[in-house]
Amino acid sequence: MEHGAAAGEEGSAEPVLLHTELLGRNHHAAAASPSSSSSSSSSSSSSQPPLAFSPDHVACVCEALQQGGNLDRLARFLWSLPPSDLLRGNESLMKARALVAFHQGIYAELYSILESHNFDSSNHPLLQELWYKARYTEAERARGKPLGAVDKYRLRRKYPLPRTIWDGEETVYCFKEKSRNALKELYKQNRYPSPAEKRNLAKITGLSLTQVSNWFKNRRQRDRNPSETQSKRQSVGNRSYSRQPLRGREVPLVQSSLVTRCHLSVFPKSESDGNPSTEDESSKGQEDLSPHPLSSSSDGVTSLSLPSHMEPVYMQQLGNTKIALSSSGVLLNGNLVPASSSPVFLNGSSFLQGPNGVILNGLSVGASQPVTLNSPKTTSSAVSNGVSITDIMSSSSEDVKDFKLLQASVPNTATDTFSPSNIPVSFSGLIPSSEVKRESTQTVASQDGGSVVTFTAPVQINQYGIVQIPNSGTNGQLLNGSIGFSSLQLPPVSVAASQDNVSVNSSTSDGGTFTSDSSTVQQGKVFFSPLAPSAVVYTVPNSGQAVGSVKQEGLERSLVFSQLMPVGQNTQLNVNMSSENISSGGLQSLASSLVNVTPSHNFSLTPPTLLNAAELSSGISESQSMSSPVTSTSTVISISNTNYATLQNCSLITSQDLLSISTAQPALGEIVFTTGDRVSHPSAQLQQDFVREHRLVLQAVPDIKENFLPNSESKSTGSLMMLDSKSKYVMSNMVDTVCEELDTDKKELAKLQTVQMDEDMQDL
DNA sequence: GGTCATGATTTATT
DNA sequence: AATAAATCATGACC
Repeated sequence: MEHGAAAGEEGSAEPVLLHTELLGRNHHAAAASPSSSSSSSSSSSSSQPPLAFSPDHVACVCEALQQGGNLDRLARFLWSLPPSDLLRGNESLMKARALVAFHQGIYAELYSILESHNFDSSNHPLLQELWYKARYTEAERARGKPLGAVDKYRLRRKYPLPRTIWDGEETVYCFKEKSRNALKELYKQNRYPSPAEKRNLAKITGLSLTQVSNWFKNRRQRDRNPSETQSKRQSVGNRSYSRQPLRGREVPLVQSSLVTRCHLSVFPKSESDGNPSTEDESSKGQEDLSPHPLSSSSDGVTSLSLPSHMEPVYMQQLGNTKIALSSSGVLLNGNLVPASSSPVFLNGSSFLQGPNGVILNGLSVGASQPVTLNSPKTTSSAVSNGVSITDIMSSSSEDVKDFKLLQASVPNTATDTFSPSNIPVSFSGLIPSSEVKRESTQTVASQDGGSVVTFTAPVQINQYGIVQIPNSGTNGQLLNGSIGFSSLQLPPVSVAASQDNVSVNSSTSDGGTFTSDSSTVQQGKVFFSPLAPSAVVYTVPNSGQAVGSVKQEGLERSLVFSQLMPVGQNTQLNVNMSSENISSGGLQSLASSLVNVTPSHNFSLTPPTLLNAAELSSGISESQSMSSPVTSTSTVISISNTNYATLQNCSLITSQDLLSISTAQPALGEIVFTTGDRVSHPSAQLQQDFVREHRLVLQAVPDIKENFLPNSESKSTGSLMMLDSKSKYVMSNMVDTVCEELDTDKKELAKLQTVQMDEDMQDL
């Protein structure tokens, strides 16, 4: 909805120049020594040219500071920003301002901000909370004593949430009106829905299966003896009050209830609140976010609407490897942070988020500088691996709002890579020389309510390969919930060939096709381009062990990747795919991810695909259903069949090395990207399509530092990943870096600078 | 199926 | 207007 506008602006926004003074004061370090990521804040030059910050960068910093709870610092940072039209409308910035205003007790300003800007739904919970808290606080101050429930209730009535931070969706006891309507609809038809129907309904409504079941139970019971219940109640007080008023559309008060009652929901797994049990059972996460569109009751079941609501959030963890995505805010790197807002985080500390949900990645190069930011907000988000994305991404239409990416790798050649501007991000480097070989054929299929995803793969990748699988765009893909991933195969031959590129397409419906294109430029790379919104890619640095376990999780909506890891020289690739079903209609999205690791060369590709590094032997495993023996050792992949998951709820996987990714909503489109040179793909077309709802792409950055490999640290100081076979670049966790860096705003800014990045890169 | 806990809302009273 | 009490509604749980 509204965000569109904002996003658009940002996309085109150009870097903002900060005042020199500020920079000099705060950011000198950055310019000074590119290479030193760590802490060379000491440098002092005050004479530096203005730094260029893109609104995205600013947004990232804001998010990071917010996340870190450094409101004072955030306030300072905001202060330092030059008034700029470019920043106007920047959601992260607006949110940051609101937070600061709240923090400082400048409520009038807070209200003004909240009322004057349409915030993305992902930020609504947080902002609503601010709104009410501010009202309560004001009242308390005025009165001099704490407010009671009734007082708060009155205030909520008196100061209904502005539409800018409320979707207008009534919520009663945590259930959205739409969900209720959907439940009622089905109830009319069938008071005793089958498990399948319940499940379907759960998907539609974003509620858990348990909730749906409870609802039906309660409903039947209450319908059964209304007299009893009601008479009892009514009789007591003969009052005839009607609650209609509030429930009606007029006042959003209800929302408040949500807030209070469901506040926990913000965090996916939170406990108490609602129903713990529920969580387990069904999907994890829907509760609060429930970004999912529901079909309106009237519509019936099927429709999904997606757009606006989705809130993508991701979390990722590497070292230990957990990744969690949550809609609301969560975090990563091992730490989960309850985020109030919906930003995303990476690595524990830094995260970037765009209003719409974009994320960036931070790469750090060398020591630990975060390297990139992508245009988060820009509408389209593309991911690429080092390739020119532009081609692909052209689609940046507004639709893309929700898409987020995380990226972590930087290519060597990257000089060009960072362009804050419109182009999302690119990673350039693919790895030329690594070889990947894998042979295994496996199939994975999962089925969920009907959707099936199958992945078949005899895959082999040969040298250097990057594999790309283009995939059908969302459009093409599935209907009915079933998705097929056709098999991917890479002919061994091609692989062998060394430099040929192979591209594989997976067509959703039918068997996949596999083609090798000579067209592709790069040497022997293989690309997979499929990916649905929720593709994940990650790499793991590793050392050498084999990994191997696969894990699956049955969660409906989540995908889990279990360990990845490779070891030694082997790289792994994992591909995940998930299909999603959406309500009856069936939407699906795929998610695929790959992972590979190579000791020395790693890549991470964004979204859709992954790549691998050089020699690897990757294993592919599949999850549910079929059993396919897997030959190779270590890869793991899990797929959940069920639908998509909401990010929010996604939970993590406990095991250390697992990653769980839940896909967010179904996406309509898929993402395709190419790597390397423009590769001609069919995908090009797709790209456009892909726009719509892709949501997630994650990339993991390996976190070596803490979790993963001890060695890694030693090897490269802080850096996490290496890209390029040459091992020039290393990526580090963004987050960590970022956060810390933030300490000094200076540093942050500096880091952000593109220039430096480039320099660093080169240096490396 | 029954019951509980909690929150929301309204009414009555101070 | 503030406070207290009564009721209602709803979701969760046993």
